[in-house]
Parts: sequence; C-alpha cells; structure tokens
Amino acid sequence: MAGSTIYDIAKKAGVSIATVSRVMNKSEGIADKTRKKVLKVADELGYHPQAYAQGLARKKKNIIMVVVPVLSNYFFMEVLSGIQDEISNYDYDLNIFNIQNDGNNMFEQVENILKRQWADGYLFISTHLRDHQLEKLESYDVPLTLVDEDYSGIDSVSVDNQQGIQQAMQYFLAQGLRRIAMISALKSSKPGEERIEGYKKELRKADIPVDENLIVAGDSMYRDGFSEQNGYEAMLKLIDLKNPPEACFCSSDIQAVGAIKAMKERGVHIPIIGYDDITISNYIGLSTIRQPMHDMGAFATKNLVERMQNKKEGPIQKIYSPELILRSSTEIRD
Amino acid sequence: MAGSTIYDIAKKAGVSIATVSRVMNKSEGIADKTRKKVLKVADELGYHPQAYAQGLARKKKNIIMVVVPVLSNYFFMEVLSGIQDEISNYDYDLNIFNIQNDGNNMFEQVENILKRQWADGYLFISTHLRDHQLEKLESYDVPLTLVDEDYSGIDSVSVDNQQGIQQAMQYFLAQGLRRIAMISALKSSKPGEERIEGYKKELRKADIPVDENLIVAGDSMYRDGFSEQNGYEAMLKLIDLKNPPEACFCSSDIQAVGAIKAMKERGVHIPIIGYDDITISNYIGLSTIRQPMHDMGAFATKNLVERMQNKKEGPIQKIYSPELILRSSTEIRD
DNA sequence: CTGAAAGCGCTTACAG
DNA sequence: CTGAAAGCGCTTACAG
Repeated sequence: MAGSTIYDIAKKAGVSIATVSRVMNKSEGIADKTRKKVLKVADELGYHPQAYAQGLARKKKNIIMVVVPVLSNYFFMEVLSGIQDEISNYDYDLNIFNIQNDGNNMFEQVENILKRQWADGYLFISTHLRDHQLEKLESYDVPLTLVDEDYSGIDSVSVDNQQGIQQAMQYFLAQGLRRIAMISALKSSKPGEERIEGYKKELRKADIPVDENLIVAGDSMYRDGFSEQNGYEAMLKLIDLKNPPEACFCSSDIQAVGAIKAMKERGVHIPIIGYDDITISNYIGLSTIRQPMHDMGAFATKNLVERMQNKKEGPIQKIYSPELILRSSTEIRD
Repeated sequence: MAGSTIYDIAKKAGVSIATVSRVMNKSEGIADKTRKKVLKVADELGYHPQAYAQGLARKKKNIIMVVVPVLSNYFFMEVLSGIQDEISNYDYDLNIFNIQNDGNNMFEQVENILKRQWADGYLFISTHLRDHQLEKLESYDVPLTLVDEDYSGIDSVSVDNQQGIQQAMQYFLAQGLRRIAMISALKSSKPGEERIEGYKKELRKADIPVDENLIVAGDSMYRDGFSEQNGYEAMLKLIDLKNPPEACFCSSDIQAVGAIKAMKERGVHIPIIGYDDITISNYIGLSTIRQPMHDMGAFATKNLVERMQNKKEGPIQKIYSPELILRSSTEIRD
C-alpha cells in the first residue's frame, strides 16, 4: 500500500502518466471524467506523489528549512512559534534541520545543507557563524534569512544586544547599585563575547572598575550553558565570593531561574535581571530584557518568503530594540 | 556556485559521472589519483550530491523524521532532546515536520507525509490519533514509532497516565484532602479525556462524589491549553468558586506555573501537583508527576533505528511508569 | 483534452 | 579500476 507510483495509477486508470501527473497537480483542462477516474484510482491505491521525485523534477520543493544547533532551548522555541504562526499563511511546509553543535565542523554541516539543496529557502537560527563564514554563505546566492545574528550581506533579523545590556546596567546604576555581577553562558561564543563586552563597556562609562570575579558562568555547559543548572551554579559562586555582588545581570531567563533558586536556598536576595522574556518569566516575576522572539520568527519567515518570490532589493537588516521589563525580581526587599 | 552537478565535476575532472559518484560515496577500488582529482574539483566547485536526486536514486534517504503537531511545547522539547542525544550515535539526519493542528484534516496530513516518503523512518510525537486512524497507519508498513501514545499494532513508547493520576490523587487523599480540583487542558483531546476519566475514577474509589465544577480549564486554548495562561485562568475560576477546592491536580507543569501565580495574586495557597516534571519545575519547587521525557525520546529513536534495520519482531510497546515527585508546592503552609 | 518523450541529478549492476 | 546505460518517480514543453 505504501508503494504505488504514478505508473500504477496510470495503468489502472487507463491513462498516461502525464495525465495522472496533471490531475494530481490540479492542472487546468482535464476532462471531468478522466479527472474523477484518476482520483478514484489514486485514492484506492493510496497514491500521493513522492516528495523526492517531485522535488527533483520540479526543481522546487515547497519547503522552508529551519537550521538550528540547539533545538531544545527556550529562545528557539519562542522564535519557532512565530515561524509556525506565520508560515501557516503560505503554501510551504516547514522542515527543521538540527545540526550538531560541536564547534569545528558545524560550518561544514551548514554548507552541506545548502549544497544538498534541501529546501527553497532557509532560516538560520542562532547559528552564530563568524564573518568569514557568513561571507561564504552569501556567495551561495540562495534565499536565506538569519535570525539572532546579523551580517550586512544577508537578510537578517536580530536584537540590539548592546542596547539590552545597557538598559539593564543603567537601571541598576540608577538605583545606586555599583557592584553588579554578570552571569554569562558559554564565553567563547560570539554572543557570549559580545555580552561580556557590553557589560564591561557600561561599567567603564560609569567609571566603575571591572572586577573579573564578578563575571561568572556555571560549570555545566549543556546547551552552551543556557540552562537552569548553569545559572544555579553561577549564583552559588557569586554568593560565595568574599565580596559578593549587590545585583546581577543574567545572560538568559532560564539561567536566572536557577540563580533565583540558589539565592532562596542561601537565604540571600539581590536584584536580578534576566534576558529574553520567555513566557514563564512573567509568571514567576522575573525582570528581564525582552526580545520579541515570536515577532522575530514571524518577520523572518515573511521576509524569506518575499525573498523567494522576487530577488530585487538588497539585503534587509531588521534590528529590534529590546525592552526592559521590570517585575518583582528587581524589587529591593528587607 | 550553488548549482554544480555531478556532470560538471565529471567533465572538469575528465572522468565519467559514475566515477564521481563512487568517489563521493567513498566506494572501494578507485585509483588514488582519480580520487584526489575528483575531490579537488568537487571542492573547487563546491559540489555535494543533491539530497533529492540521491534519495530518489537510492530509495533511501538517511533521514528520520519527527512528526509533531505542536512544536513549541515543553513536553515536546524535552522528548526532542532525548531524540537528539540518541540520534547522534547513528548516521541519520533528523528532520522535524510540523503538522497543522486543526483537527479534522490532521490525519490527512499525517498520511500524506508517509505517502510522500519523506524519510526512512518516523517518530510521531503526541499526535493523539484515534484507533481507526492508527489501524490505517499500521497498514503502511513503514518504520514508525509512536511517542506519548500507544496502540497495539505499532511500536510505541508512552507513560501510564492512569497510574500518574492515581499517584497524585492518592497522595492528596492520604493527606485527608477531599475536595480536589483538576485543571485540565483541551478536554476533547484523547489524553484530555483519559486524564479526566482517571481523576473521576480515583474519586469514586474513595467514595467521593464527583463535582463537575472542580474540573476546569482556562479559556485560552493556545497550544491546546497547555500554557501558563490557561492554568492561570483556571485557578482563578477555582478560587472564585463558592466552595473552593482544598487541593489541585494539574494536567501539566506549565499550567501549574500559571496556577501558582493566580494563587499568589489572590493570597491563597492550596497544595498543587503538576504533570510532566519539566526541568524548570525542580527550580520553582513544583511537585509533579514525572514523565521520563528525555528517556522516552531516546528509547523511541533507538527502537526506530533497530526497526529500520530488521523487521523481524512484532510491535514493541514500552510503557514507562510515572513517578510522583514531591517538592514545596505540596507543603501545607500556615 | 491527452500522450510520447526528454529531462531532473543521482546510483548501480554489468562489462570490460 | 572505470565507463555506458538503465533506472529511480516525477514534470512539462511539444505535438496532435
């Protein structure tokens, strides 16, 4: 039952395979009688054109492929929901390709996906490639939109991270807090570097010397450190400092969740601001820097579809501004 | 650059396409010199075999496809991380296909995926099909493993939901609590029905009359009701009852998060137990019924790969037992 | 309105 | 060790 082809249908319906093909593709100008006959046979034999044969013959797959290193992280999930919502407006199927995030050959995997021509267009989420790699991607000349990353030669949608950090830091500084810690994740990643840089920059602007001891990450590097456990470990380290911080800025909400648990266990409380504004943050009272993740996914999808339809204009760089959301985690208690 | 084919390589390297194909496929018995020449040209032209052409010619795609209705939910995310971890042991690529969850034509979408022969094997997560539909799927005779669903004719991995509900209810009952509410999600779904049934059954066993007012869901049905917002709304309804409950069992942890916020806002606190044990639950002190989501994903993947390799044994039904995890949300306060 | 035929870009016996 | 040729299952001008 799983294996009937266009030939089986043609034979059983007494027509040519061209006719079967036309019927399945809803082409104009088929005699009603023929159409019905073919449809009936197709239904009986459970026939549906094979994706691979069709893709090859058509040179068009009707597929948008999302490429992502870490499937199971919250940021991705929310971006994805935006993609899902938007794509339902078009006649494209969604395919997600999960690349192994083991550093060195990651770019090779990415290139192979493009070379193998899996889809008509691609959405790269948080791949965090280096500039020379992005330059190479540009030369493939294939519809591609970057999310959570930006590069002048390729369509991209991202958030101004510096601005986000600035908002968090300035909020703390305005409260008179000076000893501000930063919980980072994987420091060697591109966004990791950028965020630490932004943190230091704000301190310098306020004439506060940078204390490297206040920049910590947990030891558990699952999901590049974007996990509750990592934040939990990081906060314990901070609390155990001889000179602990008065406030904390955290690279992600999910780490902040862990950090808050650590504080509760130790009976301390310092104001903390996360990063992302995942849905749950609103429910647990976590102050955070909001990234419009859902919108980013939707915008990227819309942009990609337009790009697939006409390739006239040059690359589009959409940069969202983040927003500081204050909730109970930044209230000063006691 | 994106578009070179095996013909281009063959021509430039001065060999036949058969030879190029053999080199790309690392076949034995190619002169070292030829191999190097071909590889060099392939690299220069950025060549990699097209997935669709290769899949058609080989009748094997090296793809495992995950089919899922709601991508962005926590249960799925955790199952997925198990799938990811396990699949990295094999030479299969992972593809996720997101079907639109609009009820009636959902099964049609599922059938089409199979008919179109996207992959070598499939993992269906939480598709919650009806028995007559599963029966039909069985007839496709294609490697397929169900997750979060079970059916005698098809490989499946699931959790004994009745048992989970029983554990939660018996815990409450043992504490002397009798007025126990249930926050459900989409009631018309298969698991929705089952869980409500289980809840009622436990009450009956304890000779407690079922009060339909105590079975509530929020009004927001995004993600089938498995959202913080839904739980929040549901708990408000419960609190506003003339005769509010003394304890609450909740269909998912994520709803419990919302329910807890509702309680905080209204200054009430009743013991609450969630369902799933998503990672975050441990960090916010939520008591819950643990489903081994990561293991389920890993087991299903392993099972599917074995099924693809030899089709000897009959269908395997793996049923995990859930586990009651007690944390602070069930502590009796004041 | 329908069919014969070429083509999409690969793989793989079959010869040599 | 390598090539010519058939085949995978479709689509789509081109004729009629």
